[in-house]
Amino acid sequence: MDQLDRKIIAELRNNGRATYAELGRTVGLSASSVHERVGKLEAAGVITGYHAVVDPRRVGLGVTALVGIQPTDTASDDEVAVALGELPEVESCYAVAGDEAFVVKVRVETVDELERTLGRLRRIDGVARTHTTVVLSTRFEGRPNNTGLDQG
Amino acid sequence: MDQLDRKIIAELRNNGRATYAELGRTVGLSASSVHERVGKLEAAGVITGYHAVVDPRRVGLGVTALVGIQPTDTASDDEVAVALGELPEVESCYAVAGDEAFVVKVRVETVDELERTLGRLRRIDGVARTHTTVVLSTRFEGRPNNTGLDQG
DNA sequence: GTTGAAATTAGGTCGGT
DNA sequence: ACCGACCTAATTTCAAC
Repeated sequence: MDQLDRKIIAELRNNGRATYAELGRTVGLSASSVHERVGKLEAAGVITGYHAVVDPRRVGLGVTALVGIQPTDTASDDEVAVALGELPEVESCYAVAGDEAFVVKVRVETVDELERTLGRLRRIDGVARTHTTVVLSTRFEGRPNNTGLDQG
Repeated sequence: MDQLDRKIIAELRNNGRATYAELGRTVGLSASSVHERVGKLEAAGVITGYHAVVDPRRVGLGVTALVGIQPTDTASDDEVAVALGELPEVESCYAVAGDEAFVVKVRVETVDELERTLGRLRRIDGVARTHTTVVLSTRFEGRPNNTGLDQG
């Protein structure tokens, strides 16, 4: 991982569909060198994937909530995490320090659906309580700004 | 936005570098038709971008925290949000219901840097208190699973 | 690791349906 | 809206350095 790799990664974080030729022009390498470097970064697990980002509201997912999950005394964190992963409305899942075992990000169409989703969360074995924070607006999300990649 | 568009979007969320020919094969259209549809989805703001996803730990960002931001009585939410956006270590920012005005996701290299970042957050005009939840592990994140796109 | 050349494939435009 | 045909440009492989 040298500076050229970092530049390539930064560029691909900004534009995941940049061509190798384009990347080569911005970093000062041939397309085939970039191709080889990107392949190695993917193989090494540095680049884990490429994804189109969609405006959630325009695909009918206007309601976002952050839900803290308090576990029961006997809960297995791993089993709870797997169960959380089985709900498609749970987009992200973080195991956290504090009295909650997890914080999950939930995206649904309506508050009605949020209510149903919270019911499903509470019915998971090992879940004692949930604490829900409704998102009113997403100011920004997933910015590619502090990777240590941009500044050099 | 018909079912074909939804299929294309679902595919691009899974693989942001899928070629138009590949997309055409999976949805049953020609590459040129897919090209036209994707162009319209981008122009309509449904698809907002394409990004490579990087394993944060492999680029020296091993510490993640969720930070609730309590505002002062006189705070302007918009100004606080702008100030939060100026810190590169703040990756996402949500305005939320409840006694906190915002929840932000912070990513830094070390807990030392987390401490410094929290100091910077508290020094923002309009920020009264912060409440930090340290992420112990990310079980999954940003899954493209509940877009209403996948189930057809 | 890097390159340039060669073969293959994709992108992008457009006329026709 | 979709397709096929077309030309341009990119990907991908590879021998050579």
